[in-house]
Amino acid sequence: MLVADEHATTELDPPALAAAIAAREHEAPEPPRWVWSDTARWYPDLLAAGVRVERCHDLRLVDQLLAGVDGRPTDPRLARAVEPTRLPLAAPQADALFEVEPADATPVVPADGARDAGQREPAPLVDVAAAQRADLARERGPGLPTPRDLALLAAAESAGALAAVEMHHVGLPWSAEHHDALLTELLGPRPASLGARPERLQALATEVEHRLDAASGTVPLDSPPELVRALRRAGLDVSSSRSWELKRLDHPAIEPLLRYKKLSRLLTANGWHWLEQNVRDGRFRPSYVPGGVVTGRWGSDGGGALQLPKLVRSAVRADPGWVLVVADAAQLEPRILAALSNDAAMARAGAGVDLYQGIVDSGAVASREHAKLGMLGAMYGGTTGQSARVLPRLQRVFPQAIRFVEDAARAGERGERVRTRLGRTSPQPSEEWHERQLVAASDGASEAQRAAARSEARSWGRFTRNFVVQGTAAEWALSWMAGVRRRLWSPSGGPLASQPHLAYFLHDELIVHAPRERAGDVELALRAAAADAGRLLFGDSPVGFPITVAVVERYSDAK
DNA sequence: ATTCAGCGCGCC
DNA sequence: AGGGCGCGCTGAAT
Repeated sequence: MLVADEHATTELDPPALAAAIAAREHEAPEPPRWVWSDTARWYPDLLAAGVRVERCHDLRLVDQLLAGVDGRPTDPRLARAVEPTRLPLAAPQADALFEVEPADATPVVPADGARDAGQREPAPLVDVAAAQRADLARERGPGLPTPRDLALLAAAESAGALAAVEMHHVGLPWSAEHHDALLTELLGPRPASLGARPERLQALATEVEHRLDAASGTVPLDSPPELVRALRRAGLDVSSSRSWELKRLDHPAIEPLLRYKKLSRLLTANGWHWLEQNVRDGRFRPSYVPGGVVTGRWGSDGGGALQLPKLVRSAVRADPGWVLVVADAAQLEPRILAALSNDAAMARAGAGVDLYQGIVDSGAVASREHAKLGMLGAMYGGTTGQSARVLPRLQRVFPQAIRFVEDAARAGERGERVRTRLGRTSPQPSEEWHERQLVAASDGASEAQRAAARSEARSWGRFTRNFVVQGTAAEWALSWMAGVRRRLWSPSGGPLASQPHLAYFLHDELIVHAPRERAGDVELALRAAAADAGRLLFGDSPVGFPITVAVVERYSDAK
């Protein structure tokens, strides 16, 4: 293992680090768990050097996690701003979940060529690692996360970080040629001059102007506030230019306007410019940010990896002789809710592959659409429309599940924190939030203050309501992905890109890029890992987590 | 000239 | 007015 702190003069260049890690990566019975400050900082160079790491412990991600659990600030020693340029720490730990005290507790094991560095005073990050180990092992008491669950979450989070770097490294196969053809078909040829409208878009703009009896070039289609004013001048009663609001209007200009907005969106978000910026050598390399969202979901950083419109997915094409194995967890969030709440009736409704259809068959609601709307409303805190109308029926049939989300909402409204299955903890509402709640509850509060505070409390309640479900779904997805990743990799299979590998992740969906003859293995791996994830989170709960799997050449051909 | 909030919409 | 995001654009603020 290798240590260099800010005083050390020995610098491990990426090749030396890669060699040191590669030498120990295939140890039996289990490969080491490398401990380092930041997977995103160190792993790309290793992959570039051809070294694939099986397991790691990401100090920054776990610190972020534990800080949330214990309501303390994150460790400043792990702030990105102070990231040393030299290797901070890479300690192999043999214990699977990082909570077992190793025989040799000192995490300093000099590797060849790094003895000088290793024998120095331990770097601060070694202390961070030791503190984290103790933190993970701490019994927090009833109702609080257990060492087992937090260790599992730390491992899943870290595995996700590895997968994220690997997916960026390998990339999603993307045909720029087909993307361009798609754009040309929908928008017209790419304009020669920057900023000019493609001809199909211009034709729609002209049509809108014509139908509004406006002069050419006078309707500002790309500026929402001005567009609203223009529409109002034309006698249309609109308060915004949102599509769903425009859809309600009966006016000949609306149809081309909506088509314009749709295509304009395609052009600006995923048009030629995006293609040039984000697709190289037949690959789109998603930039994921593990732990980037409070709920534990991943975020993305440039490229919009988590917002790929369905419209452009036909450009995602497997290499010749290869396929995309596209897997999707079926109705993940309601299933998560059923398992979290131990709702036996909902578990029965989910016995088949389609939980929403199961709800219909239970007699709770009349249609699959109602079941879906109602469940989404229950998990998001919807209070109006169709979803609110269906809710009472769901409540009668699935009282335990509905009570679970209601409890989470009430806790949030009181300013309490809530937790996911593995212990990720929601943030505390701001000081100001608490302050306004207190003021509103006092005698001198105005009616307006009370109403505002009530609304704010409800809003936070909707957040905590959703947090438990979305956050636990994220945990399931991480566990799933980690299991798939572990099953796919073979040390004898050559470089990552030459064997079946994860290529894309989207909250409850995975794409594996694989040689066609391996598609069967991959499907088995995906299904086995999904079953494992359910057991890891919920033990012997009757709730299943079926996935749909499609073996396709184009992403758009899945489901 | 640059930064920022709000809008609108893409994904789950 | 239902939760979580990212991103490009606009127009106002700096």
